[in-house]
Amino acid sequence: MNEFEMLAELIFPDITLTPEQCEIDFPPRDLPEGARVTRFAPSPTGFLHIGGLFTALVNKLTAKSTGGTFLLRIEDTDKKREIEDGVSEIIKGLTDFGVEIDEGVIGFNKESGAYGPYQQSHRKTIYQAIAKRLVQEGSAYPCFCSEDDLNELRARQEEQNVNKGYYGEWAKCRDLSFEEQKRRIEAGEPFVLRLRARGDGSHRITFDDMIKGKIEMPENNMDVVLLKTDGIPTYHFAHAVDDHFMRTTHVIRSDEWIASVPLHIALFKACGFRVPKYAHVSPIMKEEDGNKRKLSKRKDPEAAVSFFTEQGFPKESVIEYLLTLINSNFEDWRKANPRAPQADFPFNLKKMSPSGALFDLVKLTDVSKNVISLMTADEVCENAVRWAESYDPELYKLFTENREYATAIFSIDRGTAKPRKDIAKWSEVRGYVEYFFDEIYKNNYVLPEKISNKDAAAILEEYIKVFNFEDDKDTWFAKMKEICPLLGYAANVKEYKNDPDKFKGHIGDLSTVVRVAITSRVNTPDLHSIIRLLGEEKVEARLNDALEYYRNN
RNA sequence: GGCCCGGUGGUCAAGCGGUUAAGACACCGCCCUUUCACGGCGGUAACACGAGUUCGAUUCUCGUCCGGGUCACCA
Repeated sequence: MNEFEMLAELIFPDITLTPEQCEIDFPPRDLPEGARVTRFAPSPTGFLHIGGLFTALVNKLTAKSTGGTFLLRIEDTDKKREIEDGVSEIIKGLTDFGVEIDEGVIGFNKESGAYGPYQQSHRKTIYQAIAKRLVQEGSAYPCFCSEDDLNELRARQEEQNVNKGYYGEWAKCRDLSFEEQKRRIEAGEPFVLRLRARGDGSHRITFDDMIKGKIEMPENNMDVVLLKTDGIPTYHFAHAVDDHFMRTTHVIRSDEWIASVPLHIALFKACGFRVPKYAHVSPIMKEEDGNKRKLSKRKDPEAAVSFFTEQGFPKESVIEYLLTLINSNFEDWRKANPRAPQADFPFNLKKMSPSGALFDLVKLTDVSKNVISLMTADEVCENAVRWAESYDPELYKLFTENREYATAIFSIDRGTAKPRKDIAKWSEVRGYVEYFFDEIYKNNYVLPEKISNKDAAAILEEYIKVFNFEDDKDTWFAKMKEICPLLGYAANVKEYKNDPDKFKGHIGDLSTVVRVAITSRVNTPDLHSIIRLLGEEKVEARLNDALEYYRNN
């Protein structure tokens, strides 16, 4: 046994697992040529971030479009930052938006797949097996520097204006004698395990990022920490061993990791692993005071995916919007295939933008209106009910007790070639259906400025005279036209436009008055359908109430 | 500060040596229309700046500026 081997035994006396055994336990995957294995690897430190969903989606799409597999790994190596329901938050966030995983953590202490454990806190021996080998080979060494030592080191580097970090001459523990290492370990001194970096900071390496393109950077020369004092790996080390033994082919992660790629490449090489392909996605930003910044969990409610479920954006809408950011040709594809399932979109990693997009709630709203406009009345109703169940109990009660009526409401003007786009999110449904339910209806007889209350009263008087609930749509509307001349209004818009001075207004103004009288809104779907649905009694009551209001105000 | 990434209308973005510099959202106008919508048509609006390379640069190179990231026993 040489000194490195003795050191390894000293540090890891109980580790019998070997890298060779790991290779056998986690063999290369039997997948078709070109299939990509991707992973989403969040830490359970809080709710799922919209940027996390975005990254997860890209991973999922990459795997799916190549017939590969998409796995979920939990990076819980920092118990200080971990929150209690972290794992379930992530899983819930993912499933709420239909980003299903093929393999990995599927619940609290539950996982599926042959490459686990998928939770880093359960993989300690695997990390240590590799770490032990690194020590045996002289590629890793124990470092006894305390936090104070490190702070002091940093201060001196700051002073001398040199690159900060534990490297080269600054790496005090790098060349400790075996005797000293032995003595201090046996004395129970705490230590971390560091990489003995072979790289030279003045050499440059290049790698190909699948999104950003060719990137050139200085070679890694930092003796980074591999194992913390408690024997738990740092992100970097865990990344190398996990992604190797999980047989990840494509590491697709957030932008902020780019700077550590040289280190990661060095790590893979030190371990004798094949380096995976990298793709770094730009984070979703937000505009503030003219500057872009990352969406912040603290400041921006829309940073959490739960914001969208609370607001009642359908999951398809959120994904659809994310897809517009993911691939620039998505909108073209959608235009050509308006009703195709999102899963049919031919995703291409190369079509991702290298720059970060600002999150655009207005665009999401538009996308969502389109998505909802294509749903059937049943689907709309079902979704609205499910949303209301959690966020609007009163509405939930109304809908479940009057399910058919509710569906009929959503049927108005739906399923046509040019469906309306009134609803962008389920929280808007209440406002949309309010006037159908006396229980929640509040009248509000505000008219456009050009129509006075006096005019409205006159219109309503005439309208009530001719109103007959049984009229079909054509008859109903013909009557509406008939009363126009009586009141000085044009029966059609063209007539009015030809000679505006001849009229007080046109049929549209009449419709508006009747619409407001019945629904308290200037914007509703087809009025005749609404009248039929409301029923004779309700309509007449509302007409009379409104008339009385206009007479008295 | 070192290293890295990015910078086309307000936003998302095509284009990647020669284009009237696409398209979508938003905004405005018109048309259609029985209102409300939907839809259609049109409009306002952009290559960060400065050098170079070139017959010619939004496209290539360099510099500047701006924005972002990273320099932890956090991921």
